[in-house]
This record gives sequence, C-alpha cells and structure tokens, in this order.
Amino acid sequence: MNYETLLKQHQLKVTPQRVGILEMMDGAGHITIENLFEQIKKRFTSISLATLYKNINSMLDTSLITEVKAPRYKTHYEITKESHAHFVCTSCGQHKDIAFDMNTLCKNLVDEITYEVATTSVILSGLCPKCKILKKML
Amino acid sequence: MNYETLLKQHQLKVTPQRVGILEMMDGAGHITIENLFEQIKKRFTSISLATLYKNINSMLDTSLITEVKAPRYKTHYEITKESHAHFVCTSCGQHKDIAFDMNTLCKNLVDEITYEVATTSVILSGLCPKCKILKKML
DNA sequence: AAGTCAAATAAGAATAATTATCTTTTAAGA
DNA sequence: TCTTAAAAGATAATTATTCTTATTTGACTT
Repeated sequence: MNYETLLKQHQLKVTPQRVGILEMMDGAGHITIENLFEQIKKRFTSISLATLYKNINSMLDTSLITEVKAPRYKTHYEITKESHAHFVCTSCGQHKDIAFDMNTLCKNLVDEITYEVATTSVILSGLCPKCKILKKML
Repeated sequence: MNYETLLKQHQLKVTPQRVGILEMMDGAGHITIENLFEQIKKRFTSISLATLYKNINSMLDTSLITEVKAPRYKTHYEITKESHAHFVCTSCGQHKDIAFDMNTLCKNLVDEITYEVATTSVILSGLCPKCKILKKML
C-alpha cells in the first residue's frame, strides 16, 4: 500500500511526518499515541507531540485511520481497514482482532435510519481463555 | 428500577453517592463525568471527583454501567441496558441511540471464538439528516 | 444494638492526556 | 519560481484521570 496516495485520496497534504506515522501504524497493526511518539522520534528527532495529535485528528476526521477506545485501556489507532471487532481481556489486557463483517450488519441499520454510516467500532471485553482458567482455579 | 438492588446484584456496596450517581445517570440517559459532577455536587456538596471516578470504574468493572467513547466527543456513561448502537453526527455533534440487537450478532462470534462476551459498544458516525442537507448547500 | 473490618469517601496533590497559541517552515498549485 | 493555506515546532494551558493519606461508613458478626 502506498501512503502518499492514501493521504491524497483523503484530501490531506503529504508530509514526511504523516507518511512516517502511517508506516509505523501499519507496521504495528495498532498503536498508542505514546508508542507512536517514541517510535517516530527516532526518525524525526524534533517532531512535536502536538503535531502527532493534530495529524491523528485530521486523519480521524477523514476516516483514514480509526480510533479504538476500550474502557480502562489506552486509546490506540490503526489504519482503517475491513471492519473487525476488538477484543480486550479484562484480566490480562490482551488485545485481539476478530474478523467481523460490519457491512452486512449495518445494512439493516442504514435502511432503518436515514443516516450515513461513516465509521464503526466494536469492542468486546471479557476473559481470554487463559485468564478464564486462572480465575476458576482461585 | 431500584438502584440498591442493582448495586447489590453487582456485588457493590450501596452508598448514597452511588445511588445518586445512578439516579442522575438514569435520568439523563447518558452523561459525561463533567455534567455528572456538576449535578451530583448539588446533592453531595462535598463529593470528590476522585470518588466519582472510582465509582465509575468499579461500576464499569462489573458492567453495571457502560462507557461510550466516540472519536472527538467526550466520553459518557450510561446504565447498561439492552444493546444499542450510538450515532454521533460528525458535524453538529448530535447524539442518538439506535435500536440494535447485539445478541444475535454476537452469537456467531461466541461460536467462532471461545471468549465470553461481557460488554459491547457500537459507535457509528456520519452526518445527521440536517447537516447532510446543510453540507450540500455549501 | 455494639463491634469489626474491608471498602468507600474526601481533599488535594500528582500525573497523564489533549488542545491552544504563536512563530517558522513547507507542500502544492498558479 | 511565487504565493498561500496548511503543517510543523515549541511551549503553555487546559482537561482528564489517578494516587495518597486520613477519616468515615456499610455490611456482617456476635
């Protein structure tokens, strides 16, 4: 995937910083602001945290990236891809993507309501298999 | 609905503050920490913001309440009820609950993965009808 | 009804997360 | 190239959340 064209498609100026952000985000799958800042400082030594936030926000506005927020866990970001759900284990914090066809799901909604569906996010939480077993042993 | 029994069902101590929080939350449908604090201070003049956060967190842990986080909008909270989706207009910020049967949806997931599903949240964003028309006129 | 104790509260400090302000620099189109 | 609006950088300001410590209280026991 080419990040420059991706940015252009979303009417965003192509800057080295933005391309860098997308590269790191894509490489990691999903990433927190904190980690992203650590990583990106290695390449752009003088990048400002404000720049990071501003870029995150503009890329969110155009849905180029998706924000994943789950209770009690740090917000993280990822390049918008085919819809999927996020699972977070309430015990160990493990995070897992789950294949999930949001389109078929939303079709009904779109019929029912007149709104346009731009972005979606599904977060599931519970106990992962390991923690489930651990908890039973207590 | 009786808030005391609700708290007991979730193994949480019944305190006047908690009952108050639930009453306000239920009355408003959904509410931000900020608003909640404003409201609750009227009744418990000396309540601490930390108390509010701690109670929110313990009620989240037991899924008594649900946290709704959407990009660019303030986190808000509501008493956990039958599953529904949240729609936020990206232009005017309007918020709307949408009937949505998460259970049928999750049944497939639960079969596919071995995890237990504890809480779910679905956030949709886009333009509400009014803003859609306004935007076309520009 | 009184005693016990873990849990909850209050108060405020401390930390983390996010946005705002202002100046300088740069991408993109004429 | 020249121009201009947008982006970057630096840092201050604001907002959000958690931590600490001392005190109080709900729920259970006797």
